[in-house]
Amino acid sequence: MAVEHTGTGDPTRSMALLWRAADREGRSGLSVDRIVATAIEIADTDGLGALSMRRVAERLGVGAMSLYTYVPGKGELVDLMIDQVLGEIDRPALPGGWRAKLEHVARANLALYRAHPWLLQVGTARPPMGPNLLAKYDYELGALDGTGLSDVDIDTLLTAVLAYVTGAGQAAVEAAQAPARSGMSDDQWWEVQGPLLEKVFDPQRFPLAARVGAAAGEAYGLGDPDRAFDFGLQRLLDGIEAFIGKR
Amino acid sequence: MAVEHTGTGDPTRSMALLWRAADREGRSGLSVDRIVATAIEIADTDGLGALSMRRVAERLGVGAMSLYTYVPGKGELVDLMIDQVLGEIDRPALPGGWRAKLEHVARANLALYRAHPWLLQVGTARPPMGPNLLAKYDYELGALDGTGLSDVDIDTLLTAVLAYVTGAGQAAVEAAQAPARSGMSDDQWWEVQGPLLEKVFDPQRFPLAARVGAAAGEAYGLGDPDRAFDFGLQRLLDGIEAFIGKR
DNA sequence: GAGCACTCCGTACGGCGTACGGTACACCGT
DNA sequence: ACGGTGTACCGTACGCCGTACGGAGTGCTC
Repeated sequence: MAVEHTGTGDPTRSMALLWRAADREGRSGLSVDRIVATAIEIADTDGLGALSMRRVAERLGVGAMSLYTYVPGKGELVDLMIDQVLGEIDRPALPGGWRAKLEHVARANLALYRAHPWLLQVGTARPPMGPNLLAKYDYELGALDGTGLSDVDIDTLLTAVLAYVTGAGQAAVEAAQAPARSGMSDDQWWEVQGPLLEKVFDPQRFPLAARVGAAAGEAYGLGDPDRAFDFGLQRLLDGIEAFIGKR
Repeated sequence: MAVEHTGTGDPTRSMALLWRAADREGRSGLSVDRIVATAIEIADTDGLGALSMRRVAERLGVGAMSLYTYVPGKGELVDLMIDQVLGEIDRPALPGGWRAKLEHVARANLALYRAHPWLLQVGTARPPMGPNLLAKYDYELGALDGTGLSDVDIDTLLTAVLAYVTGAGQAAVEAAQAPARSGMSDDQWWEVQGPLLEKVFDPQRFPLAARVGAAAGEAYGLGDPDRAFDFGLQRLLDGIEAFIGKR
């Protein structure tokens, strides 16, 4: 099964599940909601790789196959997990201008990736069209509404910001997870990697890598991803500002 | 095993493999290079999910366990695949200014993701420090060298561009793959999804999503990711230009 | 010719998603 | 009270996965 991608099952059934048409409880207390919540817990703490039907069932005190009464398969379960956590995203009514709003959107999405890193591993093409996805889209469009931009420009600019957040968020989340996952701090990693690299790396051949790498390494270890996230975001917002100004 | 993340094995052994210290051929013609090349073929055509040791071995006409003579495990194999394809990236000496160069870097990385979509599924924290990774880093830094920026700024700006490319590339690649993966064109998908959505979606509650979604959908189906990629990239480069101008 | 190092791989273990078919419970009409 | 029926639950099994282990075959060195 390709957990990484979405939309494998019967679309009508998926839609009914996403919008929770008829989510009754079985006699052992099982329900779509409970299954989804448990699966999210597992993926949050141990990663998407550790998510298995047997593991979810075990945590619910139920046989693995019982889950299939509520959910067609693992792919659909992941779809449900996605829409569920999209509902958690912070959506306050903001007073400021488009820039402050867009900045909030970027940070809220980063926070979401931090809370649910497995989101970065699931495909976003043909997304599960659940209520929370739509609510999120509607809210985020609001950041650029009223700027005089065309609807298409609004959509494209939002897409650009979210693309940046996805890429930079991936780097930030992975960097944050690396020590726990490997049992090794960044410093420890460099202590091992550095000497090995010195034996094979020729600074003459890659002078820029040597010079800049050293400077960057000195400035912030392997790279402080939070500062990098903000810095890049500001550049992108500057560019968007220039674009809006030109209209 | 967590294929999605890297750096699990013995670092000394990994380094020796990456830099191909002593890549001899066995009596059945097996070698690290051949194993890596075969694994890349499989991942390119059928995705990382279809990559298995048995499958690689089968294609090489060899028992699965024979691979372990050359490669410590699947994790290390993926590391080798990464460094290998990073070597393919287009690295011409470019005449223009920093902007043209950075634009080339972005496009070359996008092309790389297109050719090897599985790259988007592997972690980038603690990357495999192979010769091609270093060459790529050195080359890409060259785009911003000579602009008068500090080394740290050069590194951070490059990181920002690459983050954008990763995020936008993910969207572009997934959008391109979706029809083949699902056997359904974007239009067909909407034909199924649209009516289902209409039954549950309330335009009153999400007026922006309704309005902009419709406009965006009309303008370019589910979204032309190539145009979106370029558009966002130009905004980011505009922002970087403003930053460089201020120095 | 003996010994040895190294390549190759058959088997097996514990995991996975899920198809299939059976069991047992809850509720219905009578 | 009772039989009938739908559905919740789940034991088992199949074909995958990564890889530990130990054995077999090959070719080189003395």
